[in-house]
Amino acid sequence: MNTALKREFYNRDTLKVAEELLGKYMVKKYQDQLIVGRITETEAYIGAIDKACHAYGGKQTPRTATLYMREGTAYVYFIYGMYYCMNIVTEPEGVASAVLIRGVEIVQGREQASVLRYGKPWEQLSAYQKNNFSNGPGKLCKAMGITIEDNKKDLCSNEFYITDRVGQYREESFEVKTSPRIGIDYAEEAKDFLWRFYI
DNA sequence: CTGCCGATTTAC
DNA sequence: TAAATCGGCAGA
Repeated sequence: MNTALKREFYNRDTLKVAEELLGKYMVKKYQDQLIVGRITETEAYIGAIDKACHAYGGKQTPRTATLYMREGTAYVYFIYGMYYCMNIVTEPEGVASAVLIRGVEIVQGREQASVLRYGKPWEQLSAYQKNNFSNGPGKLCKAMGITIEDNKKDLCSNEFYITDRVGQYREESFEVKTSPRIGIDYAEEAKDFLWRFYI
C-alpha cells in the first residue's frame, strides 16, 4: 500500500484536477529505484469543447482510445518523431479529457534521471542542462523513463502514481499562475483558453 | 498507399 | 530560425 492519490481525485472537473496536480509528486519505479518529480506545470485538454484535444468532437482513433478510458489512466503519446508526452485521464470512462504534465522538478532519483536524459552523471551536466532538465513535456518523459510502454497504465498502482507525500517530501504552498496553452496556435478559439497552470 | 502534420527540443 | 525524425491520420 502506498500513498497514491485515489481514483476519485481524477473523477472531477479537468481544470480543477490540472490545477490541483501542481505541487504533487509523480513517482515512477525504474528498475529497482524510484524517480520522483514534483509537478510544476500542467495543461487541461477537454475533448467535448476543445479543438486542441486529440479527441475533439468525440473523435475515435486507435490513439485517442486511451482518452476515453477510466480516470487515473496514463495517456502517453509519441510526438514530432522523437518525444513522448505524459497525460493523466480525467473524468469518468467514456469522457475524453486529460491533463498534460508539462514540467517537473526531480526530487529523488536524480542520478538515474540524468543518465536517462543525457547518458551521464548529474555532476557532469552544464548549468544550462541542470536548469532545463525536466521543464518540458518531452524532457520530463525522457528524464523519468516514460515511454509508449506506459500508455494505458493505471496510475492507481505501485509502479507509477501521483502522491502528495513521498519520503521526506510534502506538498508545499505556492501561488498558481495561469496562461494560454503552449503549441496549439492552430486550435482557433481554444488557443486562448487559460488552461495552462504553473507554479 | 501517399503525404502532410504535430500538446517538442535542440542545434546553429 | 530551422532541422531532426516518424507515427497518426485523412484522403485518394
